[in-house]
Amino acid sequence: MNKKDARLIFMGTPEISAHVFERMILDGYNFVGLISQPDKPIGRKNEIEISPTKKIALKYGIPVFQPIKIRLEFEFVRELKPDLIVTFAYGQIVPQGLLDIPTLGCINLHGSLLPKLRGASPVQFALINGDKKTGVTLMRMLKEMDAGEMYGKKEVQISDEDNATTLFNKISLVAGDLILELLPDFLKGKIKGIPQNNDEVTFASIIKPEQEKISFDLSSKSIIGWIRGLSEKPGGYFLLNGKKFKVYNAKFLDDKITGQVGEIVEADKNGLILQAKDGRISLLEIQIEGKRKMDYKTFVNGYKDLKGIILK
RNA sequence: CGCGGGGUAGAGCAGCCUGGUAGCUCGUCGGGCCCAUAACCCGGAGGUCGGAGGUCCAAAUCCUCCCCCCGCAA
Repeated sequence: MNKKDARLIFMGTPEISAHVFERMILDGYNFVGLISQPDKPIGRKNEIEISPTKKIALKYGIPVFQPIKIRLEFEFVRELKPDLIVTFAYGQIVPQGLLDIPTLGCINLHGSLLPKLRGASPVQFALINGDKKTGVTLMRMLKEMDAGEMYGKKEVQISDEDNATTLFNKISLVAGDLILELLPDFLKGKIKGIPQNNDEVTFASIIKPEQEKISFDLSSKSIIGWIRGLSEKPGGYFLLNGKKFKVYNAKFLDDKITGQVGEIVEADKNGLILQAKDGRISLLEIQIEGKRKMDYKTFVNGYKDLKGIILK
């Protein structure tokens, strides 16, 4: 099948997904529909947020479908007579009944080098784990999450400066490269899937809100991993005098112990230093509940008597 | 009407409860010290205290309404 003949459906929701979607459209693929998460009221004013992929679909006149629960509501897909569904960061588990509809099945772009980091938060966990590289994998969708045979991968290097936001952007970019590279041959049946090695499987489960509070039981390296993995959204935090104290960026300073675990041991122009159980962490960009995000110097300038405070 | 914090000099904050000539730190500008400096010392500029009404002899401060920012919840 040639790319212009194939009837495709895209499934995806956030910004990173929208970029890939638009690149495929511009590359000449024929989309007969987009399925994204419903538009939800968001923020303090309950304004309706239109999903980024939906904006793209509207821009190119592609029909949009936003089932509340795809598990219960997918029969409409049959009428679209899709040959293939391409998924990237949709946000719901796709039921077997839907996987069976397209003549060529469903394929997924997953933000890790499978079989590593199967699950909902692969990008975040690459950072949390302190990995030096990660990537994106194009794979067949099965009922078992992220377990299908693989058609190709691309690696992404993780720099010390990366956080979840920047890493998502990198992954979005190579995800677009990968799908555009492989899809023509895939449609012609020229690509053979490779099964995943079950011995190498690891998981990256969804991050729950309570996990955003970072524990001092963790090593300093691990704390920094969580900070990076949760930044910019939603932001990992400690408690400072009972208030959320989000840390968006931090670096390992040294392995000295100069105070209690959780204590702010230095707070001046030279650094905002936090004691972890096995070393000290230099906090660089922070935000206290109710205030704006700011760099440590600015924060230290206005917030007096920080030194000696124990974070929880 | 979802809950809560906040809007005071370019930046971050104090002052508000208990009205009475607007303050701290950083930055900035000028000068000094120094081999030198992001360090130190001296001096200066810079604010309709988010906006509109009201109370009062007098409002950043008390009352009412509005705008904006942020955290949470959904």
